[in-house]
Amino acid sequence: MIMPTTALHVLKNSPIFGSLTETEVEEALRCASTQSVTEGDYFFMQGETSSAFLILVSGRIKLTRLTPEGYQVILRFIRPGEPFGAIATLDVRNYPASAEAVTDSSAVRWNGDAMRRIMIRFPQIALNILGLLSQQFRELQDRYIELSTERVERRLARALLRLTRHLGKETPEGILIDFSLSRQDLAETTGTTLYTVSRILSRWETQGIVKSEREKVLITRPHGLVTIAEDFPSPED
Amino acid sequence: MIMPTTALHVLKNSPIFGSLTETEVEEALRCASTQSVTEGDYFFMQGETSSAFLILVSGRIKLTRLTPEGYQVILRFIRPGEPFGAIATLDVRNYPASAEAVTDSSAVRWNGDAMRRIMIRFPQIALNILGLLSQQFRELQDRYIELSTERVERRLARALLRLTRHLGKETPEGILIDFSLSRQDLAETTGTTLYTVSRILSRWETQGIVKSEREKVLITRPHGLVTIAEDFPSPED
DNA sequence: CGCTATTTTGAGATGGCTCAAGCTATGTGG
DNA sequence: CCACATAGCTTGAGCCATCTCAAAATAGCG
Repeated sequence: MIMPTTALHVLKNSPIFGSLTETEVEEALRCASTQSVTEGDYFFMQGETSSAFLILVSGRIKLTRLTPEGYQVILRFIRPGEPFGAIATLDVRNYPASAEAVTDSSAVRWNGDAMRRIMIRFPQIALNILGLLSQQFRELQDRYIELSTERVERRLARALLRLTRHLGKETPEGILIDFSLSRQDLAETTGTTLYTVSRILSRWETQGIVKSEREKVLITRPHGLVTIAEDFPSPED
Repeated sequence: MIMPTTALHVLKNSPIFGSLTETEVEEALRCASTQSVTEGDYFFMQGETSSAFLILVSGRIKLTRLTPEGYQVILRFIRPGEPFGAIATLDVRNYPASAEAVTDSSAVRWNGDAMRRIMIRFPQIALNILGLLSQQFRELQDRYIELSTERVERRLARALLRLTRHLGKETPEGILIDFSLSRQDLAETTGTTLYTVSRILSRWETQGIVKSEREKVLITRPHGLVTIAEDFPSPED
């Protein structure tokens, strides 16, 4: 299912292609293909050698990595407009992670050579990627430091706050993370187990901070999470 | 103490400037300054707003970050030829980390504007930075995943192996990490405490894998570390 | 309406942290 | 040149946050 109009619109507003004119984006799109994937399927799998650069047009995907010991780690969730697979294009020749569709998703796709040509034709694209990569690098550093210095509860609070900022949807009752997000998923984004996540969410639920169901988390009192994330003395103290 | 000859030589062989001709490197050096720093002092401190791009010419430095709770984390050690401070130039306007000289060190330094001009004048530089940043991004992801899935002993084994590859010096007795590296430093690179590092090193010493003294670690049997790092069945099993 | 995936909760185990104490090089001032 | 101070290191003991394992409750799905 190819939807060039949508793709054009998303790219024009993306951090990578946003600085090109509409005509230029169309030119770049001419050497791209479109890939659509249904929930649970993959855009690419960790270890594959093909090195394409993709930008998500619609849906939600998660980048995951599986360790030799069998642990899965979620590196990042991606929303429309964001690139993925860039590392494989720029550094090594195979994907260091898998890209799984969390909801039905579609993306535009350039192969490595096409992308290199685009970067030469439009040097600003390389600079945009550089800027975005720098930003993501810093965010990854933040999480790395969090992981090595903070307790699980605080890491979970921060992960949920990041998710709400990035992918949250306002509702009358609070902020909802608008796709399937299991306890296991949360465990894999915070470096803990689903049991610990479940216990913490239960506790928060009694404190009125969240309301969670099967694969859904609704944050009813975001400030409560901020308090936990930042260790400000709580109003009840 | 300015040593243009050395700087030129290091840059010509660095991953960033290695693809320029000698004349071009000289041109780039013309808008750079040199900064020398003695052991224990800093090239820049976390939070400073000045955003310079530096390449280490001689010495060893460590990039560290201090959390609001007072924990220090070592992000990376830098050797001559490697850039640092790039994130501040490319993304935000202040340094997310501090750069401390582990031995007396000197670096060449461009301010943000100069660096941006160089990237426009020599587009290959931006691409080189992009490639290096991608690589470092992937390495940081590796360590992130390690931190969230592996035990301390294995993390320490891997950290030491990385250090030997990056900064090790062959000696008759084994591979020595050739600068002051305390138990505390190792704890800060692996996300643990100096006590745990000390216990593990003691155990390894009885197993003949390492020989450690005050601020020195000598790896006498690297394969022993690999075994621990990769969980191959040990020969004694 | 039973099946299966997800979640909750309990109970017990444990890896690693914290705190405390003593030890040992290294360097320094008398 | 020695004695003392200091920074780094080791080791023990106790504790606790989190993991592991087990079992039951719940909820969507075919």
